[in-house]
Amino acid sequence: MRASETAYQLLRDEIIQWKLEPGTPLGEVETSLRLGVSRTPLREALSRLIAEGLVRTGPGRTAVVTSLSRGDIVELFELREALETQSARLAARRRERLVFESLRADFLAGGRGAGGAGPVSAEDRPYVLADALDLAIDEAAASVYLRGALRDLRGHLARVRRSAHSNSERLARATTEHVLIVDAILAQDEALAASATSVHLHNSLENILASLPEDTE
Amino acid sequence: MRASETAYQLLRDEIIQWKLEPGTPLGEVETSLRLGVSRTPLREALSRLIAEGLVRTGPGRTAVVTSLSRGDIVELFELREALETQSARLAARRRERLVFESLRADFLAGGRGAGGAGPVSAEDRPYVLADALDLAIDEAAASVYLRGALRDLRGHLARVRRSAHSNSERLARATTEHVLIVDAILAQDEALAASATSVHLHNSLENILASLPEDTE
DNA sequence: TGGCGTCCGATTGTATACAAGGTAAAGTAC
DNA sequence: GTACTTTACCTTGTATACAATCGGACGCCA
Repeated sequence: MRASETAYQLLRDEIIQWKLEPGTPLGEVETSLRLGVSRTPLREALSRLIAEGLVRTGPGRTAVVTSLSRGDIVELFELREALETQSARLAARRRERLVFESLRADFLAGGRGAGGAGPVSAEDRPYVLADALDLAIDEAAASVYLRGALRDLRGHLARVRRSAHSNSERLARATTEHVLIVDAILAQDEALAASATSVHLHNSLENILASLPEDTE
Repeated sequence: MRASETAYQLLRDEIIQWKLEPGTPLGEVETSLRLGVSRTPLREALSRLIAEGLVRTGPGRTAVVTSLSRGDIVELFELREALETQSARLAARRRERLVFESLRADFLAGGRGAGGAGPVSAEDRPYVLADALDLAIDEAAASVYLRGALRDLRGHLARVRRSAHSNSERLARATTEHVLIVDAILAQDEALAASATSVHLHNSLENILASLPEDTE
């Protein structure tokens, strides 16, 4: 694999998994030594991360890991609502019956049967299923531009998930909401698919904000 | 100015103004010589353009200017609808009375008074005004993530504009639609702002597709 | 004592040299 | 004649050396 790609993947994972906390400076020499690549491919990796929004250029041209305050999360969900309601609308328009019927069965079965490859811990199962739905809707969107915007969004959302955890009550309600979205897509009801997605995202955001520590980060 | 920034601006302008047609290969050595920068900053410029979607990596790791077929334009407008309806919604929620009242007056005056800095040709005036509205809505969106996605989108749309021209009838109708959007924002009617934007984009897309040459590019 | 200027250090920005990979063309064998 | 293999060139990928710019600290002068 190319060194620039390696550096990109490593840094991206470290940022998403909070091994690199917001505000961490990413000096080129230091980081390139740490990752075992030279400065040139590292700079390419940093460029991609900056374009993606996970890294920003701080004072003095230094690269630092972007922060993720409550306000950021709210704004992130404003973008998410825009993209996912549209995706859901398009998914309903171009319904792929098999995919979504399979998903619906998985949700109702509580996650058993989803992600057949490898065992999934009971704790992660709801997330795996939710990711599967996100992925199916992304695919159904079919627009390369929409998908590109969604791809970047997913990285930020993975970071949010690491900083906020759901309780079991929320997970149960989320499943209900997910099933409604899938049903709307299967019924080719664009308006309902969009509305159901919007509702789901509002509830999800509310839960996240409530579970967040008080300090504004 | 930094060489990488120079190269980025030059290439971006050339692509948007169709001086570099879709499919044009951008060999690193050739392009760096042509622009008068070395390969390293050029690669950084290409990275940014690839992230933005104006350049893609073709077979054999070569960078080529992305195509812009009818299908691409349709997909682009699917993203645009997602982003701009949401922006309009947020603009209505956070209404900035002065900005939009000023815009409304400009639209009704047919563009006189807009873009006070420098003379604007009569041909470009409608576009300048439409851009001013886009900008105001982008600003009002206030979400950095939404704005980031919109920023990339604008580059692609500028390319589309170069390949399709509006007739005077369409321009008149577009102005009516713009005024409706502004009015909805001023009335803080989120739903109407979103719907009016959606209608406007559908009409705009239809006009563009109709004015496009038959061949699928 | 406070403010300003200069110098030193470190960091990023750029250029170039070298390595590796891939593609195309040419030649040979079937 | 066609298909496959091999070779050579061209392209991109990486590393390192050098230049320039920014920040900070120290010292001097008011």
